Amino acid sequence: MSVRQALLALLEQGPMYGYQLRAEFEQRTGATWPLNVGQVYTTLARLERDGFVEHVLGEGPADEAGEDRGHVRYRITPVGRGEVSTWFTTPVSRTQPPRDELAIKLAIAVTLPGIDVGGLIQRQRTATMAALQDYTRLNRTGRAARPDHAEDLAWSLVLDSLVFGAEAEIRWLDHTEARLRRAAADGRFHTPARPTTTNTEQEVRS
Amino acid sequence: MSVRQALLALLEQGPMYGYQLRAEFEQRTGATWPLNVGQVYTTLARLERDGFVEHVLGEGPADEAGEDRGHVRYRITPVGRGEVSTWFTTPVSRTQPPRDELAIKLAIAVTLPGIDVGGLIQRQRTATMAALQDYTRLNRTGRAARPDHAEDLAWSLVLDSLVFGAEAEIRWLDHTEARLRRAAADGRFHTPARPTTTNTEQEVRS
DNA sequence: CGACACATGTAACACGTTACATGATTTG
DNA sequence: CAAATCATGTAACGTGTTACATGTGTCG
Repeated sequence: MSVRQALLALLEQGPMYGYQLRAEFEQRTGATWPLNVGQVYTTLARLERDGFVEHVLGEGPADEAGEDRGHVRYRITPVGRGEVSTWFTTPVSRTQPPRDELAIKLAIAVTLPGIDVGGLIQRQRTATMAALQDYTRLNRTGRAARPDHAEDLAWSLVLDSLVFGAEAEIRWLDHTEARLRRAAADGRFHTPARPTTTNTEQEVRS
Repeated sequence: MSVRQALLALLEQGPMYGYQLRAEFEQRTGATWPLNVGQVYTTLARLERDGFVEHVLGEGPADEAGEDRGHVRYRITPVGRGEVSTWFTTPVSRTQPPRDELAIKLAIAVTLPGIDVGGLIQRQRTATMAALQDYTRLNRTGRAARPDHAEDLAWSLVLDSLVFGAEAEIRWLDHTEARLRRAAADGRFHTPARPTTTNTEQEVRS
């Protein structure tokens, strides 16, 4: 739903056409989340289907416009404005966060026999630290470095968000590694968990 | 792709049927990411379509099984094993992370006029801190508190991941708030928080 | 017996994503 | 002029998700 809401919110600036929308989106979010042009159009079609936007062809007076000759602009409707308003008013639900692939992967890895969890963590940490360095360099050298326009500030904030997220991930990996070492030192979880009988019976095989 | 890969990986423990798979998944990931049973079957059908699993009806000897009479079990294929292996070997790409709805929302909010960014941040922080407290309480009182089984350890690790993520989010919100205040104090951009905008022309000073 | 959980699916739809077709405009 | 970019879409597919149909077993 992110792209959908984002494009709709951008239309509060005024009617825009497809390529404009993609440019506006990428100015704010940077190269991290590239947006295929085709997706802009499919999303606009769905927004129109739901009554949040309407398209306006060319222009009437033909002299006032000057900027968007022949372009198909999309304009937000009052219903769409309400949707945007609730989007900005309602906090992102942390009660049911999006599935974290890394957390799932590790959670399953520690319950399967024969998985090199240590290596997994190590590889992941290397990859995440590399990404972190990329973010830091971008934040130091790019247009986000010293934002003069609001769009650059936005891009810089997104970069910060990625940095904070990557740092948290690394901390979690370290923390997990330590916990696993302690558990191994305690001699726990050595027995490979054979398929355990879900919720009915407990069967121990060796 | 998370659910798909996770279910496939779980089948390395041995052939299982639908409900079992859901139970195994939820034992490891807890109540955070509930899994609709229907999705298990759709996912299994797609895994079979791609040659990663095959279903086995009932059982041959009819005496060895005992556990799964009449159940439709799914067994991972060699191809599926390869898929799981690469999943565990390849780190999760941080080069193109999943879209962060909160980051996108804030990035757009700071570029639109008339958005109460301060309130947005405040509401989000409240919501995230509430979720954080829930996680902490779960980690202190639930089965994840002192894990004896590997599944409980997994669930505890997932909880840690959520905690680390929520903490990072709060830090980012504070950081963002501070940056916006500084920018507003410098008279840059349009004033975000207060609607008392009496400023005329702003000069950019760094 | 009736309610409820178990168990297996199917149908339909959501958004995200890419590949492709098509034309207009710009530019080297 | 040729190539590239702009611009607008459409078609097709992916996973995720839910609602529903259907039947079996179990338990108060």
